[in-house]
Amino acid sequence: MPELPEVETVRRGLAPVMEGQVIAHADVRRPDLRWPLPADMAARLTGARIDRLGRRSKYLLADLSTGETLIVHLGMSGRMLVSGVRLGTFVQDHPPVQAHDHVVLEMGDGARVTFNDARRFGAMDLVATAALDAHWLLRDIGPEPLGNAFHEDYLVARLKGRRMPAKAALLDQRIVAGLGNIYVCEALHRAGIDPRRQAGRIAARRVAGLVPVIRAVLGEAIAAGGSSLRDYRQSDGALGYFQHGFRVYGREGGPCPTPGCAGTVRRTVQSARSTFHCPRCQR
DNA sequence: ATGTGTTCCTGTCCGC
DNA sequence: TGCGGACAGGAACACA
Repeated sequence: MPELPEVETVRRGLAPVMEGQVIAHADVRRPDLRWPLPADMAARLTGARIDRLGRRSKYLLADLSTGETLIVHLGMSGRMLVSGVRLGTFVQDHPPVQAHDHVVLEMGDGARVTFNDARRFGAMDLVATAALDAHWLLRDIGPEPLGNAFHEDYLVARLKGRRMPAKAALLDQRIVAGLGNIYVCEALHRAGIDPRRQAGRIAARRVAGLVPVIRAVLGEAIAAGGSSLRDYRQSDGALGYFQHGFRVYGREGGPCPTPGCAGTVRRTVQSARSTFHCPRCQR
């Protein structure tokens, strides 16, 4: 899936199309994604104005004038495709409905946002905005990595005594929100920490060092418009650039990019997922 | 409580 | 060109 930077990029692309618009028509083309969709979702969306498009972790959150919030998770392969946008006097066409177009939102101005998700690991739900934080998908999620609640003392405290590998700890959304396989690999490489090392056995100084590194990796990726792999595209269809910024992810056998390090990037498997790291400079 | 492995689903790519 | 298997950005769930 898109990780936090990709979701934020999608949010920024969608906001001008969706914010302030009324959903003139909602078409829910199947009853479920990863979980069942609310049976009356189309009816509850139709006629609602989107007041604000926000993000929490990897979730897009559309606050509606009806007092509800539409929660959207892109899973591994979810995309939000935009069409029918007016560019001066030119109006972009709507493409024909394609495979895996599951939810279609027609905006009052003629623009269309289509949720397409081949693997269907994505999710949507509608919940009262006042109860959003208590929603089961959101309530246990840890602090935003770019927010003030994520700081050195917090991370040191959360990793203390943990026997799980550093990789697994950073992937745990309860500890810190929004990181996925790619950015965990990148952050651990920049911090010089072996992904297999037990989280509770990393010196506090080095754990603290992860905080600015995580912020930097995510910040750079957002600034570059996210990365773009396989299914993922920015909302406007353009490719993200951060994929060119990966230092270890997907670079098995390549030279370690750390200055002065003569190591070679290795791929290992942790809990059935690929990990990329340099055994020479990550300890 | 904590940690690990499995599972959901489809598409793509690589080797033969 | 076809076919089988590995693999893909997530994360809930079952189980030790």
